[in-house]
Amino acid sequence: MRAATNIYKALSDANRLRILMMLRNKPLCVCEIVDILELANSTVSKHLSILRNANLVMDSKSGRWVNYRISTSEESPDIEIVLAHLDKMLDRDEQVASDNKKVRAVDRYVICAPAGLTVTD
Amino acid sequence: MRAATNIYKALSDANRLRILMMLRNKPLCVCEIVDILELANSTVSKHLSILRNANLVMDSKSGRWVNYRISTSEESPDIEIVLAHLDKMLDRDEQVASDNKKVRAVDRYVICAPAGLTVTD
DNA sequence: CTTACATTTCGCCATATAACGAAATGGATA
DNA sequence: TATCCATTTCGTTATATGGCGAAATGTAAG
Repeated sequence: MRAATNIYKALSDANRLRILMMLRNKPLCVCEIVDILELANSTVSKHLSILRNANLVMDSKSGRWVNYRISTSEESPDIEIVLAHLDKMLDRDEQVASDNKKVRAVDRYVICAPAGLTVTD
Repeated sequence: MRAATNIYKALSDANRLRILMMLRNKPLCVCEIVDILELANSTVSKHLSILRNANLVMDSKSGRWVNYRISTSEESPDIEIVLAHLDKMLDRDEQVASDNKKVRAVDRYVICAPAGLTVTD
């Protein structure tokens, strides 16, 4: 019962749904999500930890960045049905469409290292 | 987006999931649900209004009672996928099993009219 | 080893939520 | 009409949640 409510609690916030839909495009680091949601990075980090706790996303370090991605079906027995439902409900959502557009254009080197440092990935 | 979070908010409480699973057996009136959940009737009424608001359950008056039932697929475009997910997650949930047993045994005439009034339904 | 920087953790505040009991509502009975 | 009773609404309280900025953490670069 706890596992079930955990998943639904994770899904019961608009910003977390936006993050999930964004991650459907491709893995993103925290600063890219911050840039699109326009929230404090501490807030985004908290949202991501809630999604991770519900097993809906996974994270992996890559240099200074932490990349987040949607869990695979092996990692989460719930992910497929959840994504199917989200797709159905948010099919024509303008916010999601707008976010997707930004996700495609986002460049972490521009956003996260504005000083123009040479960063070896 | 609002509609989506509304549904997930409705599903993010253990007592509301218990109500949904109980209603899978048969329609129930508020006092029957109160009897099984052991919560104040004002609390149960609130939970039911949240589920109704998310279009997951429907209510209909029958004399003094208000019967609640799971929405049909025509009434709720989300109900089937939600129930499928709930079934999968709560398949072996002991709380749900115990609730189901009580639902089968519950008798509103015993619970809601303890004075033994003759009530024409 | 010091600096830079993405991310997380911590402490705080405002709002939302779940619970209760009491009062209000509305249909059925006497 | 007056009463009964299932349900809902209201007011209150305690806890949970989402937001922020500042401090802590960890890794890469100088």
